Amino acid sequence: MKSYHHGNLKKELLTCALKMCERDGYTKLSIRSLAKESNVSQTAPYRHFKTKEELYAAVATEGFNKLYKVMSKTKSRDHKKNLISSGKEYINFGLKNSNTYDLMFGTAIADFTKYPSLFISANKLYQHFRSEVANHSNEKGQDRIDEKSIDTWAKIHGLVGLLRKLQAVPSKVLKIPDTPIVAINKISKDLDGYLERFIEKI
Amino acid sequence: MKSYHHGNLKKELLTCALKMCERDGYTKLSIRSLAKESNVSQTAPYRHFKTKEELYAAVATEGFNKLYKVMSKTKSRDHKKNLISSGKEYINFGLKNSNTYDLMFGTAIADFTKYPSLFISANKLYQHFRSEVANHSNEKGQDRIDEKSIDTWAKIHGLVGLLRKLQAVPSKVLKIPDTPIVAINKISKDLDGYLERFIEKI
DNA sequence: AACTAATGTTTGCAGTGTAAACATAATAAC
DNA sequence: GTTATTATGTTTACACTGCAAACATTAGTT
Repeated sequence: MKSYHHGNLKKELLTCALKMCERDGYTKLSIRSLAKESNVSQTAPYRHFKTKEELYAAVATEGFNKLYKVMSKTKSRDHKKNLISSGKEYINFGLKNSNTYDLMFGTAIADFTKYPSLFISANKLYQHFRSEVANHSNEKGQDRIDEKSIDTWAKIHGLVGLLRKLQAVPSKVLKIPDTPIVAINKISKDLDGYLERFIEKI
Repeated sequence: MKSYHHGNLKKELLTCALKMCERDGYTKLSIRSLAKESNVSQTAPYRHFKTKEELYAAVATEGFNKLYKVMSKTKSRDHKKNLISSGKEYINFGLKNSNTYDLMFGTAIADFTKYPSLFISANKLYQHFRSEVANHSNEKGQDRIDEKSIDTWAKIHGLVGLLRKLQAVPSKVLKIPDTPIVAINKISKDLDGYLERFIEKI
């Protein structure tokens, strides 16, 4: 009973893409497979996403919005608590939605500022994070706050990358001594303690 | 006058792959384009690299070896200098050889421990880095040294990721206020000062 | 010299991004 | 309300991809 025109294909493609991206990884997310899974013709998505990168950008935008949501849900009077909570949410997001995370921070999208809504979503997230850092720290100078924000972000981002390496590895590798994997594993097992010490050094 | 059998195809493929990877990015590095550029038949590389991931792993291994080389060339008595120099070399490598860097630390290779020589090269790099951190810091406990090493690595790694975003962006974006890009740009313009402050906090 | 293993080529299949030509439905202009 | 236009869908086509299978040639071993 479906009509020739779908009615709401763009939205449906996007939610389908998000699902597929998380399920199979963004490398497996092809325009054709997306079309098939959405029961439209191979090239139908091109009416809504001019290129594959544009599709990626749309998925990444959703990712930033989601991440913003979980990171801004804790609004305690205790600034330190907020920051720790945000950090945890960030790490959690990176580990659970690792494929979307790749799209957001990896190199699949060459220049993210080319996609206005993506750029806006990313900026919004940064602003929120930055305000949390500002609230927590004693710094007053804008430049110092920026530096601290980037600094902290870089570290958490790097940590996510390393924790994901840990995730990807078979468990028997953990028994091999003197590897970065065992070092990361130690942190992973005491992530809360690590984050506490982490925050202190900001 | 070339014979049917090439003689040293594997090595030639690898150096060609490295070149292509840096030139066009690893996403453009296909087995077929590699074969074409090496003047052999489309499927010839399969005799030497069973899958594309195996080719990736070989390129990444070379990347780790290169990075190890540049990071271990400074051998001062001043441990702090060593660490700063290593950090600079690391960042420089990540920015100059960004495509290889992606292969080394991204998700193109699902489980890097599957490839023994890659695993070994990565471990060697970590051990070197760890010893520099150990020399610089006052810590004695192995666990603390490991944590500091991972910590420092995560931060530099994250910084490289952010600096690369900066690189990818057109320069006019730098004029838009209140974005992470301008914050990263500030760090980028005073990278030495940043690294100094950075080291102090380790 | 003959057998075997290593390394190369040819052929073939299923999947990919995306451009072009075409079909149909929704909307705007009259 | 009919018609012209635009939006959105399908079909077809091309050049590319990873990789498996069958085949060809050479190198190494006996």
